[in-house]
Amino acid sequence: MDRSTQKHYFSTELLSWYRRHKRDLPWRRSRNPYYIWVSEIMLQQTRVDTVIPYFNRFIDKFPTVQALAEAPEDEVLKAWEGLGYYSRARNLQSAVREVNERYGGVVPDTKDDVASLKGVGPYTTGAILSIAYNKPEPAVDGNVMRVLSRYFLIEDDIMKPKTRVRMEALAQELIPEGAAGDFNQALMELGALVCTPKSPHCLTCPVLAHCDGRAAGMEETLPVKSKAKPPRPESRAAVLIEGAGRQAGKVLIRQRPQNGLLARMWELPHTALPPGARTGEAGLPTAHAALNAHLAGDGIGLEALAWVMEAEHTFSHIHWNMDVYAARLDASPVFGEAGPLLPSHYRWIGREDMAEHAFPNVFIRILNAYFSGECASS
DNA sequence: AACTCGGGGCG
DNA sequence: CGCCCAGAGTT
Repeated sequence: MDRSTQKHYFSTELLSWYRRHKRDLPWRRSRNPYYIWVSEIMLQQTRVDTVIPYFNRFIDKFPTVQALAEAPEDEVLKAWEGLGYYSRARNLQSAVREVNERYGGVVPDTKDDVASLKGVGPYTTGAILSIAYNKPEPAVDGNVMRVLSRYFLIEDDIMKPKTRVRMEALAQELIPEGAAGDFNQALMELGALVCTPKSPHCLTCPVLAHCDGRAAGMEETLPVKSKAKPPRPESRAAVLIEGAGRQAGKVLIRQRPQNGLLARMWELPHTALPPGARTGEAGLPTAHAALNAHLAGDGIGLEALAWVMEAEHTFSHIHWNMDVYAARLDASPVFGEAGPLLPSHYRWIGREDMAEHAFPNVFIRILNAYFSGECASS
């Protein structure tokens, strides 16, 4: 079959299918560019079902560009808690503030202006322009590359940037006149519901008839994707520092630095252990030494440790294997009237104070276990 | 081009 | 438990 006929068939059938089968999603109930923008940032590397409750809460809390621009950063980060890739939240608010000042709160509608916004790359630029403004720009994510690589039997490695550029050219050609928003969403909807990564549902696919990948029996092996490096393992020791006196029942947490891993999130104090260090009770002396060395710079020393639990956490590039201990402060800190004088990024909290601090999931798990008494401690 | 940045769902 | 992600920024 002629390639241009194959393309035209794909565009018209897919668009028609989408208009009959599209899901009712919160950000599809209007064409509010701010809603589209927020949803697209949340959807980066994140599933629809995960995003929905976050999106609803976020829009409820920050209903407009102006509201988000004027919100305290802490509240934005707390609203993002558990979603991951927290720089998305910081970049979003930074870009929203720019839109509020430079464009009077109106999300811009030109490629250069949208693409220059922090946290908005090639995919999100195309998504905003097409979905919010119906401009004929491609929005190519991993989902779209999977669909196109199968239908057109493209064997380029989708991990290579060059492949995304080729896919963008193809995706733009395919956009039907005046239907950019619906077509781009149709492409992603097909990838999410039918042309799935594993065991695609070809028998219900609206474009099965001219799918080259399926015809070649390659629907399971496409797209070609080079393997990512496995995450490097890290042994770490974390400590629940238990308050005494007026801090009784509370534990000590601290806020992470402005940049880097889990930027500005709150956490239990923890530090890396030598590779291959012993774990659990057996690792207690090593952990005690490592934690005291790590905390000495902040004027904190620990009395004897008690082992509490293990906790694991996997990032894309690091795997934390964490031993959690409990301890009390020794007498080394300088005592002020309110107790030990601690650096300003430390804070004593009880269970009820967790609501005011944004934690990575691994620390939420530990703190919940601790405060609910599910784990033994001193 | 390689590395940095979370977390959950699924077969 | 390995693999999959509705990517973008930095170096």
